Amino acid sequence: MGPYADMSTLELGVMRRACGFCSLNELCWPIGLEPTELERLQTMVDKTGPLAAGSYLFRTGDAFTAIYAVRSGCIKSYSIDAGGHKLMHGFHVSGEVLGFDAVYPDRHRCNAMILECSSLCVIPYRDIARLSAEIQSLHENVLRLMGREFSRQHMFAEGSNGIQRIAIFLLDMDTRLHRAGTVEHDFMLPMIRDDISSYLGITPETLSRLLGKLQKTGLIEVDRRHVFLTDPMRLNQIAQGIN
Amino acid sequence: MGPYADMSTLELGVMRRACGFCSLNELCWPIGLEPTELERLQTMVDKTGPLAAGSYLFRTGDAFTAIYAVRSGCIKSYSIDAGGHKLMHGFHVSGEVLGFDAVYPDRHRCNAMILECSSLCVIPYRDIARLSAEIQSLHENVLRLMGREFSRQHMFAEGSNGIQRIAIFLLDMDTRLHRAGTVEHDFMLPMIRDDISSYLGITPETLSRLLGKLQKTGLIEVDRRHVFLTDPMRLNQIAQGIN
DNA sequence: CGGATGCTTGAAGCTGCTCAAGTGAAGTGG
DNA sequence: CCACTTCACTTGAGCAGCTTCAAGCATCCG
Repeated sequence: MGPYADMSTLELGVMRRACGFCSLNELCWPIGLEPTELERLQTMVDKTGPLAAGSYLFRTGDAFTAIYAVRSGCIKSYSIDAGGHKLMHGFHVSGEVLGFDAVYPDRHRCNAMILECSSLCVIPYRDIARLSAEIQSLHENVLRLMGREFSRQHMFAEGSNGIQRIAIFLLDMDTRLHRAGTVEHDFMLPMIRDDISSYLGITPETLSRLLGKLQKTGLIEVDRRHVFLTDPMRLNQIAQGIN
Repeated sequence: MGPYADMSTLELGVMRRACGFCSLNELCWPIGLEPTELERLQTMVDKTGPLAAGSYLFRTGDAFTAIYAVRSGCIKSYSIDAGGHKLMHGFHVSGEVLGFDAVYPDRHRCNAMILECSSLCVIPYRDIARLSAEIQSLHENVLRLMGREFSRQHMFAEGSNGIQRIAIFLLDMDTRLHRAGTVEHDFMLPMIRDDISSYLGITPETLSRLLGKLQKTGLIEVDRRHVFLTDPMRLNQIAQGIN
């Protein structure tokens, strides 16, 4: 076995490990692509270097050119409505995908702003569309990935209560950040209160008060962006509207 | 030209006219499919006869087998959360598509109940997935169609106010029912108040009061399910949160 | 150090909810 | 055909949750 064979195996291994933490792995790796197909897919994906907090990945009205997978960091997506009010669409942490918002009108309908210094994979839409036309399993995985991203939106329709929404949000961030590699029930929020409150559809004041209430009742501990879920069980009951 | 040539032309014409009012036409007709491809697509689509009000098209947990296009009638989709509360996902009128909710987990995540006696086109998912793998433009159109269906969900995140949400809802129903063939600004709601209120995230009592308020201020006229938009301009301002 | 930003806290007011009763239309059965 | 039930909707009164406006802290950063 020559050195090149080893190299190739190694590189494949690195790729798989790198993508192992990434939602997009459902797109490329575990669906049983042939090695040649995997290689073709890999050549399409650009790895974009660290992007500074405060910069924009894309803005409302930008042409739809690619979908993005977050390798590290966090990105918020939001739009400004006719009345000038900010509307948070969501947050995207390590291992998650964004950009599908532009599939229909072919233009992005929100701004994607980097919250924490982030590294991304960029998958040009044309390329992936062309390749999925050839590989049916890839086509289906694109659909599924898109479906999963959109399904997130139903989550907050459930919470009528402010405190219920907060509980849902905290538990959601916990599982997602844990999946991204942090300690369970103990995490740093990547966004400021204002972003959270507009995401939850409440005022920052109410958010502050309700977080204080959760802390006083011993369900969580909060210090600025640091959150520790003291009693995830009870928090989960609140999230489900029990009691 | 023999009789069969005439027949074929006629049938194609009928098909095109029938699909001309249908959202799915973006899927099959106007994207420039070859006649042979169009024929293949047509053989996949089952036209399902009139379904009685109160019956179910699919239920939560059902396997994902097909997507549906409404030819006439109206269907509501809703789910029941852990606490037993009903959560309306949306309404689907003539010319619209439903069923994409099941793309990701491969099972439907809501119930689809017929509100008015409805006729549907049934497009088996396996078939369309197989065909879109061959025809790239079809693949893209499936994505776009899906994106458009999901984009509807952002609409109500905007309305913070109850009356704003109602205004958005009324204007939305107006345009959609108008597209389906009714007189503009004058329509019959296909659903009961309870469905509307849970769709808007308010109580039926509040809905009743706010509809009364809109009528008193001369913006609309309501009588049970019949709605007439007296002043669509002002209604639109309210929908946008102006004033 | 001083300003800016992000967060918290307080008081008053309004929106929408809950509970409860009442109306009106449509269908049911004797 | 008419009382009776049912269902959909409306109306009222009181209350809770959330918002608004305003001020006060704390932390970060030049």
